[in-house]
Amino acid sequence: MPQLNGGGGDDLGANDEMISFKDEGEQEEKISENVSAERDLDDLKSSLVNESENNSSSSDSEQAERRPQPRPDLDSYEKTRDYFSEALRRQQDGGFFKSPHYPGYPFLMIPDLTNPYLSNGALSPSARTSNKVPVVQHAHHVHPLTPLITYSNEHFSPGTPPSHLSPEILDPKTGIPRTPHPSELSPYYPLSPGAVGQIPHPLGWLVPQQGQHMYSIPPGGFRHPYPALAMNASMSSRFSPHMVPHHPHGLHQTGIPHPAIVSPAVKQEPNSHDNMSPSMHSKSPGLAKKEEDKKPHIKKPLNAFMLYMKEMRAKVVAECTLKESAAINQILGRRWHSLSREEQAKYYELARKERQLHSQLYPGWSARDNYGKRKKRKRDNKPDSTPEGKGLGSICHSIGHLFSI
DNA sequence: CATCCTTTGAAGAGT
DNA sequence: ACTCTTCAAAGGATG
Repeated sequence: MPQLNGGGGDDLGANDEMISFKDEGEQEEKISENVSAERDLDDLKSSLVNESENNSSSSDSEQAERRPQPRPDLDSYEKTRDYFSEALRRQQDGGFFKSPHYPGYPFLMIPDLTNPYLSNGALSPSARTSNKVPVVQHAHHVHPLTPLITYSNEHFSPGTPPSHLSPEILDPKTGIPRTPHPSELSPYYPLSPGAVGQIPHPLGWLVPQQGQHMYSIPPGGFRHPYPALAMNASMSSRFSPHMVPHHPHGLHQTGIPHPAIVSPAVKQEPNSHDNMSPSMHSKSPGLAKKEEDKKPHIKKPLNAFMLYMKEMRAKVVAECTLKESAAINQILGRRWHSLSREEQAKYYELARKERQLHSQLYPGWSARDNYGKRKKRKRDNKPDSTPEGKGLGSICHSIGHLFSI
């Protein structure tokens, strides 16, 4: 069941969030920073090489550090780097996680004044309805158009130990030790009804002054109206009117269309009038089908790893001078595992925001809507695809020469 | 030109 | 309840 009613229980929370890949070696910390790119990449390289023999990534606990400093020649990367990346970086620099009150769960929620979308919290008290959260209001760095979501700190209180601190489990696929995620995360996002209209997109696309978008925007932008913001009944009933700006053209309140919307001009035929939420279609088959074709393609919200990839890809590409996404993704996958819990937490958090916002924007949307939209790719289990062809071996080979170690 | 590759995670579908 | 499948991004490779 699609999340929608955050109200109920487990809204968008990923029950699987916060995976702990690095058991005990966690604290090896990054502050020491600059575990240089070479080190990092070297680790990656070696792990890639070793992967086939042992997935248990024990070595992962070693490298913990991700980011080498940006190289001067990364201007192109800098250029394309979106606001999201910047925000994340600032979080780190700003010590967002530096002093976790809650050791096991240093988690997010601690607003950072420098973070454009974690700060500025300020939902009016009235907007905060039942949902707890002492929201910190930050006067500065508050973009007028990006007020904040309220989060609950409750769950991060020392009184509620994160479940992921429990014994780890092995990922069946990778053999990498994992720890269950706190399922109680979900309720953290009690968006008060009135707050919905104020939801800032957690990511860059929403920040006009940056001119960067989290998602690639089709040429011509998202001019097409999309269902959710066209104010369907469910929204208007849930949101207080004054909080819900009307955007006749389907733009976000900032005037920036949500990136999840793919303009029909791009993916599907253009449409002229309103769209109902997918679940509202109950017309004759033929008609429904046509309507379906007309509907703009609403993409799935990005998950934590996708967000991470989006941010880091350019970096990896720059470092590796490698462009092949498959290879890049492998590297990123390894890096992802090498991230500390705190670092991953940031992305899980962003992903959750993303999902939440997505569900607010497209109340009727379901992942099912996109099923079959792509060509079925049937790669039967990849297990045997290792040695030959484009297996890990070739990947390693392809990136091997890039790491001069 | 369309699809594959490759990754993780979320969610729907199927058993 | 559990497992399997699909789709999110991305860009070179491939048929």
